[in-house]
Parts: sequence; structure tokens; C-alpha cells
Amino acid sequence: MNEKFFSLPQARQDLIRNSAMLEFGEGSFKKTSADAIAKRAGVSKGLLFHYFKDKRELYLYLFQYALEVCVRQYMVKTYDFGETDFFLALKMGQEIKMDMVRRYPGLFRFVMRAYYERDSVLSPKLRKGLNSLLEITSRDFLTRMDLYKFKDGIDPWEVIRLLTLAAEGMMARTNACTAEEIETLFLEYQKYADMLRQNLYKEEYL
Amino acid sequence: MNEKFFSLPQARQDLIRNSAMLEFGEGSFKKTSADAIAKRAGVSKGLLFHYFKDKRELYLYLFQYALEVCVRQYMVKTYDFGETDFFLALKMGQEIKMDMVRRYPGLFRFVMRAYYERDSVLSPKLRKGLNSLLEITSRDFLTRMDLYKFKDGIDPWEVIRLLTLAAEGMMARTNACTAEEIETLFLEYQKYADMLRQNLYKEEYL
DNA sequence: ACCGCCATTGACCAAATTGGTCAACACCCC
DNA sequence: GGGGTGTTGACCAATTTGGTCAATGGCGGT
Repeated sequence: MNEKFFSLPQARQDLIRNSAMLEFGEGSFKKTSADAIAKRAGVSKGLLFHYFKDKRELYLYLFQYALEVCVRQYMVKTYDFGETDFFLALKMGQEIKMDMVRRYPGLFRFVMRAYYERDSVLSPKLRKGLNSLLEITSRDFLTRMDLYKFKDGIDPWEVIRLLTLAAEGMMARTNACTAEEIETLFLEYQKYADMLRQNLYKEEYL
Repeated sequence: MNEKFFSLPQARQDLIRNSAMLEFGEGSFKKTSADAIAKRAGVSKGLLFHYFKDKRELYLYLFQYALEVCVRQYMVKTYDFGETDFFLALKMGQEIKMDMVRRYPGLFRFVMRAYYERDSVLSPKLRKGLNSLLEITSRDFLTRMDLYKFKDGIDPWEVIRLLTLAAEGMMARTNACTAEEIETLFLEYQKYADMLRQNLYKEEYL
């Protein structure tokens, strides 16, 4: 790709990346047209191919970029901050996610779709990158938490997965989604987390 | 549409409908090509346009058909059977859903996508049909359940929505999904429901 | 064996869309 | 005015699009 892309002002880079991720996010690689991306960004198609030699190259770059963003966010914000309460940490994590959605609206959907893409536009190596990222965040997360606060017989893995699935279910609905609606969803999610906390923690930790 | 379609053997009707729903389910109306549908069904494009004059007509028919299926299933299986325990009824409902997924693999995704389609291919009337269906199933459901079994302070709406979202989160992942994988997901869902039951019901009802 | 019927095909069409190119433009700093 | 540089919009050949249609194949009846 053309390295000059990076000397563009950040806002413009974001504009292009976000438009591309949003567009790729709603269809397969093949079905997503460069034209649509350009139009969404309010930019000529010529410009796109000026910075990225290929649709494929653009796609690959986006994926790598998205992973970088995820890792960066995870690293600086979650790992350093030593919260050990399951639900508080979860809440923090969710807040980070919301920040990301605000700034890169198409990122999660794009990554999801990229992961499940049948056409092998993604090398196995990149796919693995995502896998390890997911694994690290989850496993690592649980080992740092105060799991003793849970009632006996509760499997924290189930809790985390249930909440994750619910979050994904929400995500699936955020096709046309304003900023406020996202905020609402976040609050709703928080309600469910609280409900679980109230009922899955031992009483002495409430 | 050509009414002769209905004198085709059921298996063939299902083949065509399912292929179409699957194909429409993975992209917008515009991006989904009649060619792809025909190919997936192993049928010539000519045949498609022999029974449905339009891509649009096919789409509209599918939506109406899907809603019919949902209503029928809901009516005969849930409503008549007078289960009043929240989690048991929920389990039953989920089993019905699984049956539907087995028989009409693309149905739910298709309906979802159709609902969120920006292009107004769906008349507001049809959209309303789905809305009322969702409303009826949920509201109606709760009024028939033994809500007193829940611990004080638990809002059953939250419970049902949490589980519904989780189910949708799963659905979102079932792009490439074999029959057994679906079974696995169902079992997983059941685990979460059980966990909630164990901790949200008053002890005397466990 | 012949018929008529009907589901089904595959070649075909004009029109739109595709990924990608390129000469030219507008702007800004020297 | 002269160079960069970011940007455009017209342009291209190739493919894909929704949709048509004459022809075919097979099957049931007689």
C-alpha cells in the first residue's frame, strides 16, 4: 500500500477506514464494492486505489488495523488497571468497547464478518491472530478475577459467555444505530450484569 | 406469482424457499442475485422467474411465508400446551425454534435481515406483521407464567430479554453451522437457562 | 406409439456494476 | 510561475445483473 496514506490527517484516515469497515461489515468481501466504500466516505474511487493497490489490500490492511486497535485498547486500559472484581472489570471492559464503537463504528462487525468469510481472503495467519486475541482476553481475564466471590456451583465461564453472547446479540441489532441508541444498549447490558451480580455472588460480597 | 408453484412436491418447494432465504439472509436485497439463489437450489434461473415474476415478488412471498411458519409453530405448539413454569416454557419454546432451524435453516436470519433492510422493499404493513408477532409472543408469554416463583426484585422481562439476546448472539454465529453444531448450541443455551433458574427462583421452587 | 402437457433448461439480452486506470485539476508553499 | 501533492471524474474492458424465451425432456393417458 501507499505509505503516504499515513501522512493524511488522522480524521481523514479514520473517515476512509471507518467507511470501508462499515461497508465491508455488511456484506461479503466479494459483494462489497469499492464504489460503495468511496461513496460512503464521500471520496472518489480513484483516491482509494491511489492509496491501496487492491480491494484485497485494503481489506487486509483494515483487518490488521482493527486487530491492532483491539490489542492496544485491551493492553493500555484493561491490563494495567488492576481491577479484580469480576463484574466491575466486566463493566470496564464494556465501557472500553463502547468507546471503540463510538470511534470505529464498523470495527466489530467488520472483524466478525472477516472471521467468518468463506472466501479465503484472510490468510490463516491473520485468522489465528484473532483467535489468540480472543483467547488471551478471556482466559487471562478470568485468572485475574476474584472468583471466590461467586456462589459455590457457579461456573464463571458460563457467566462470561452468557454476557458475551448477549452483547453480541445486541451488536447484531446495531445496523442502523445512533450514538444514543448505543448508549441505551450499554445501559441495558449493565442492568443484566447487575442482575447477575446480585444473584450469583455470595451475599457477603454484595 | 405463479400459483403452480404450490402444486410442486413439498420437498421441492422447501428446497427453493430455503435456498432463497439462505441467500437473502446473507446480504441485502439488492446484493443478493437471483443467479446465486438458483445455483444454491441447483435449479435454473429460468425456473425461478417462471414461478415468481420478480426478485421482489419472491422476496415478499418468502417474508410472508416465514411469518406464517412462525405463527403456525407458535400457535399449535406453545399456546395450546399450557405450561406455566417460566423456564420450562422457555425451554419448550427453544425446542420449537430448533425444530424450525432444522427445517428452515435460513428462516430466522432472513427475517432479521428483512426487518432491518434499509431499502423499502418491505411494505410497512409487513414490517408491522413482524412487530406484532414479536410483541404477542413476548407479552402473552409472560402473562401466562408463574412469575411468583422468581425471587423478589427480579424483573422477568430482563431475564427473558437477556436469554433472547444470548440466543440471537448464538444465531449470529451460525453462518456455517452443521446440524450437530446447532444441537450443541442448544445444549449450551440450556445450561445458561438452568443457571438462571437455579439462582433466580425462590428456593422452594427449585 | 403417439399425443399433449408442463416442469425445466440454458442460451441469450440489454443494462448496470465491477475493479481498476489515468490524465488532468486545484491548491499550497516557495 | 513552478513544482509538488491530494484529489477528481471520466473512462475502460470484463463481469454480473434481472429477466426472457424458444426448445427440450419426460411422463401420463389413450
